[in-house]
Amino acid sequence: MPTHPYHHGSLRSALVDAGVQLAREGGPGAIVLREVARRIGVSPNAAYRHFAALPELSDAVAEAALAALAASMRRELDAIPDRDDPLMVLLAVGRGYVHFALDEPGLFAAAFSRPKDHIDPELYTPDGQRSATGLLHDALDGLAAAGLLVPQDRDAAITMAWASVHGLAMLLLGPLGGVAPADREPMIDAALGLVCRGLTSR
Amino acid sequence: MPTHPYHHGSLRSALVDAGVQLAREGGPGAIVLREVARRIGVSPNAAYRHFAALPELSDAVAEAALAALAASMRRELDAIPDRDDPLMVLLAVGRGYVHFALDEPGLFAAAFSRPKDHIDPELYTPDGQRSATGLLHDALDGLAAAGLLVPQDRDAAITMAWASVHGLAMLLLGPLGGVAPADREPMIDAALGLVCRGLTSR
DNA sequence: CTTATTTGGTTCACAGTGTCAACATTGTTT
DNA sequence: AAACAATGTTGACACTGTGAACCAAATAAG
Repeated sequence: MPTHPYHHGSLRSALVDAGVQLAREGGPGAIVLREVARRIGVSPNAAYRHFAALPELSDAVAEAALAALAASMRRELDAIPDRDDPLMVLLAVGRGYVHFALDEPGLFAAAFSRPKDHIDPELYTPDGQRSATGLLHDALDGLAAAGLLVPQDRDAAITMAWASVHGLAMLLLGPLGGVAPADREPMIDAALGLVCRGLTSR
Repeated sequence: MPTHPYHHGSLRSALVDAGVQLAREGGPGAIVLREVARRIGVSPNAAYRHFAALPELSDAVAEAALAALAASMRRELDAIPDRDDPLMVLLAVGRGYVHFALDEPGLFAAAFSRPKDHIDPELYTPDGQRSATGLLHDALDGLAAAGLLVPQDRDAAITMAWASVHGLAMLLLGPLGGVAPADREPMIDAALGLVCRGLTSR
């Protein structure tokens, strides 16, 4: 009897899983087709029955990474005491974003490594959960509903909040990667605090 | 007589120049050693007399890209009417940053593609000019000098301003890449306006 | 002015990659 | 049972980064 059947059964998801694992270990550049196949114990070209080429696998990995990012944000949301305080919610969303980037730098990089040409980002992950973008929208709508954000600033605020948090994550992983982990948390809170102040002032 | 002498004379800078060109055309991933050598008309391994390996060349290209970024910011600074208005200066610095990213996406990506472990980023480019970081510091110091920013917020403000602008650039090149160019300029101004408001409020 | 030595460029070779074409095996439909 | 489609495999090719050995030219030592 063969160790495993000729047909894997769910090769596609196995490929994505292995790709995710590689991305975790070494970023988007580490996701290499032959290694993925090797880890699953399948021939190099088997992947071509499920993905037209490597970039397509990378896209799938990026999608999974984005879902993981959203999960991290949701986790941070669940940890705050008062879910009705819109400022706390916004801060939690931001922390979840940055923390995911710091905890899973490879996945985070993979999530944004592929050029995507959708005009507007998805509000839901493929599994039906609220996406990172969706959670951010919700947080800012909460702010607006509480009268802390003038509605006409909503769109600019979304862009700005996203940009701030995304940039902060990038900087902490890149040029600011040298700051001691102990100094990081206060830095994150201070930066996010400034964002909130900016969004909610007049 | 040979078409070109055995010794190139300034191969190192030629390699970097070719690398920069490749990065402009296809981002950091497009800078490939053999192609660089091919374009200069030199053997593939010639580069190894000037760089220990490919990543080292990439670092040199990134350095050049950062200098180009600073130049773009300086250019935008030169275009504003009143250089003594600290808010205008800050906005110009931000616009220079984002505009460079949009005009030279490949170079911009290359500039930040290499993991650098300096604790604090350089304030000057190798050619003695003020670097992007330096220009940002100057802008925020001007804000503080004008009493528009409380000094104790300076460090967080630097982080925040940099993160916002960097994130905005990344988003416009990535998930928000689909917005029409006509809508982009107002978007940039609105976002940067929010940052300024946030930094200068309270 | 020779002669040694260092610097810079070349050639050959190798392992590893993405991808294509042709083939083999299995599950599904008729 | 036979045709068919879906899925995995094999072999091959062009391309990459990099090491080792070699060679040409500039420079230093005698």
